[in-house]
Amino acid sequence: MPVTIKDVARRSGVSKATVSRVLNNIPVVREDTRRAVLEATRALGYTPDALARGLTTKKTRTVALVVSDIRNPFFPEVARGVEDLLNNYNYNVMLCNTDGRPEKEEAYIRLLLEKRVDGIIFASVKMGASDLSRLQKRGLPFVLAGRTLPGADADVVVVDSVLGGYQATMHLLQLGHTRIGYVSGPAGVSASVDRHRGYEQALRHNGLDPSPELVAVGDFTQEGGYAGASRLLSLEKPPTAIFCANDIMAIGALEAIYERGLKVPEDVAIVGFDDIPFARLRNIQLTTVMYPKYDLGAIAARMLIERIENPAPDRLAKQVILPPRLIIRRTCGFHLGRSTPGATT
Amino acid sequence: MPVTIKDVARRSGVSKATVSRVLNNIPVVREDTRRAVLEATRALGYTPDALARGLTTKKTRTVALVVSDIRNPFFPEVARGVEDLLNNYNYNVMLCNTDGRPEKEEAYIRLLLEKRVDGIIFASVKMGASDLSRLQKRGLPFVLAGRTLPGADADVVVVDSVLGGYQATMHLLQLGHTRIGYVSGPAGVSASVDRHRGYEQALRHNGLDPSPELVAVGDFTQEGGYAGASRLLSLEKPPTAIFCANDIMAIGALEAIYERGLKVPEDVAIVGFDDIPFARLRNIQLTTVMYPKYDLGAIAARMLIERIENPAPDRLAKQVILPPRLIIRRTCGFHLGRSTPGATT
DNA sequence: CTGAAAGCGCTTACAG
DNA sequence: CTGAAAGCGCTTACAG
Repeated sequence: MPVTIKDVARRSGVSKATVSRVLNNIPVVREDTRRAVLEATRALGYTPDALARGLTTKKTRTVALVVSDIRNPFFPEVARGVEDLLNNYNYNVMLCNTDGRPEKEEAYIRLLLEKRVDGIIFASVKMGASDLSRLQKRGLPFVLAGRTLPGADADVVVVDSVLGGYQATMHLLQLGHTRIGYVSGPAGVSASVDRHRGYEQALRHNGLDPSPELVAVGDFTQEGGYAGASRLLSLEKPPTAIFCANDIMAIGALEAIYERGLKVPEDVAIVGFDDIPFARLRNIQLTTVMYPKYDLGAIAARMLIERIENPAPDRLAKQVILPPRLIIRRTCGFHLGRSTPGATT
Repeated sequence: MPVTIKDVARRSGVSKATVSRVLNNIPVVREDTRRAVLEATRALGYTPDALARGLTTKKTRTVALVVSDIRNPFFPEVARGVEDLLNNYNYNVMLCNTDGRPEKEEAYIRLLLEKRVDGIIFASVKMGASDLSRLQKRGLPFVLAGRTLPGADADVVVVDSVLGGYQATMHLLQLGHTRIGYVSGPAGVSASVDRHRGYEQALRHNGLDPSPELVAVGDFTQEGGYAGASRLLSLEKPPTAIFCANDIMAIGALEAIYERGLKVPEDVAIVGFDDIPFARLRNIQLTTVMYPKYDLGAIAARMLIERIENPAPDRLAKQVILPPRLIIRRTCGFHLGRSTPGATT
C-alpha cells in the first residue's frame, strides 16, 4: 500500500539505485532522468523510509537530550538551543527526562542504544565516568552540557562557575556585606562545587575567612532553597546576604525570608545563578549570574554533530567554557546605593 | 563489529527466529533454550536494533510532540505528562518546536513521516483541518491537545475554556466589578475564542452588555498582554479588572499596570488562565484558572497510544473535556474583602 | 517447540 | 551515467 522507492523507480523507468541517487543529491545523475524521478516522487507522494535508510547507513539523524526535568525552567532554553541547531543540520531531538534518577537514566540509555540515536547530549548526568566511557567504547558520541564529570574524557560545554560564584559574592562584598551565606547544590555536582569555590575565593580576596556555618547544603530545588535559607536565617548571627547556587533556590530563599517578615534586599540581599526567565519579572527582579542557556544547548549540539560526522576516536575531548555575567537587579540592594547592609533594621 | 541477533543465535545454538522469540517474550519457547538465549544475550552485550525491528514491524514506538515553543511555561508540563505516560508503554517522545510557523510545522510533519513515528500529539497546530485529514489518510494517528480545530474529525483533549472564562469573569463580577476587560489570544484560536465566549456569558448573566472596546486582541505572549492591557488602560473609562486569556499575558498586563503607577489589585484586578508555575510565586500570586497541563499531556498520550495500538480507521473521534478550576490568589483582590473595586483610589 | 526462508525498504560497491 | 545484486538486522508466516 504505502509507496516505496520501487514504485518510484518503476514509474520513472529507472532503477531503485538511480532513484536513491537523485533523492540523496548525488550529482552524477543526468538532468532529465533526475527530473523524471523527481516528478514521479511528487506524483506518487513518495516519502522515503528513514528506518530502511538508517538500517543501511547506520545513521538515524536523531539525537537525544537528557535532562533531569524539563519543567525546571533552566532546561527549556537549553532544549530550544539544541533543537534549533540540530534542525539546521537536519537532525531531530528526542527528549529524555530522568528526574536525576540513575535507573531512569540507565533505562533511557538502553533504549537510545536500541534506537540507534547518533549521539546524546547530557544536560544532566547521574552516571559515573566509567559508565560514560562504556558509551564511548560502544562508539556512541555524547557531550556534557552544563555539567562536568571528573575523570570523564568527554566533550564538555559549561559556564565558568568558579568565576560566576566569584562575581556574585564579590558584588555582595562590594555592597558592604561581610556575612554572606551560600546555599549550595547537591554535593559533588560540579556546578555547585565550583560556585562554592568562587564564593570562597571572593571572601578570601577580601580578607574574610569562609565560615562553614554560613554554608547550607541545598539541591537546586525551590524547597531546597527554602530549607537552606531557613537554616541560615535562624543562625544566631544570620547572614545579611545569601548567594544561592541557582535561581530556583533563590526563589525558595525569598519565600523563607518573607515568611520571617524580613525584607529583600533591606534585611537580606539575595543573588542567584542562571537567570531563568522569571528572574527578570518586575515583581521578582532577582540579581543573578546569567547562564547562557540557549547557547549552551546550541554549542553542545554543534559539538555533538561534529563528533558524529567526523568520528576520529582518538580525537581529544574539547572543552568550551562560557563566560558568566552578573546581572544586577533589585534583590542585591544595589539600587539602595549604600554600603551598610543589614544595619538599617 | 557490533553484535547482532545472528551472533546471539550462533552462540546459543539456536536460530535467529528463536532468539527473536525469547527477546520478544513470545511464550512458546522452551525454558532451557530461553535461558541459553538470555545468557548469550548478556554475555555478548547484545542490543537489538530498533531500526531493523521497525522496518519489519512498521512500528517505531516513538511519538512526536509538537509545541510552538517549549520555553513557553505551559508546554514543559504538558511534555512531562506526555513523556511519563509514554514511558510506561515503552514509547519515546520526539520534541518539535514550530514557533507556530506553518513552514516549520510542515517541515516537521514531513520529517516525522519519514522517520515513521507512530503518532503525533499536537499541543499547537497551525495546519488546517484539511491538512490534518491528509495525515489521517496516510494512516498516521494524532491527537490534538489543548486545541480544537473546527472541522477536524480528530481525537481531542482540552479544558472547557468557555466554562473557565465564565468562572474567571464571574468571580470578578462577584467582587463587584462591572467594567471588565478581556485580553484575548490570537484570532481564531479555539482557546481564546472559547474563553471570550465564557467572558461574555458571565457578563450577560449579570445583565451587562459586553462592550467591544473592553476587548483587546492579544497573542498569548507577554508583550501581547502588555500591549493589550495598555490599550485598555488608556481608555477614557478604563476597566477596573482585566481577564487575560492566559497567564503569560497576565504577566505582561501587570507590567503595564505597574508602569502607570497603578496598583494590583487595588486599582486594577487581574485574572489569568493556565496556572503556570510562577503564578503561585509569593511575589506574583496571580489569580487564574487552572489548566491541568500535566494531565492534558498524559491523557493525550494515552489516547494516542490507544489509536496506535488499536487502529480502527472508522473509529469515532474521541473528545475529552477537562474541567477548569478557578484559583483565587491575590491579583483579583478577593482578600481585600470588599465590593467596590476601583472606587478607592 | 524450533528453523529456513522471505521480506521489510533502503544504500552501496561493483560493473559496465 | 545507470543497473543488478548484496546486504543492513530484524520478524513472521509456514512447515515440521
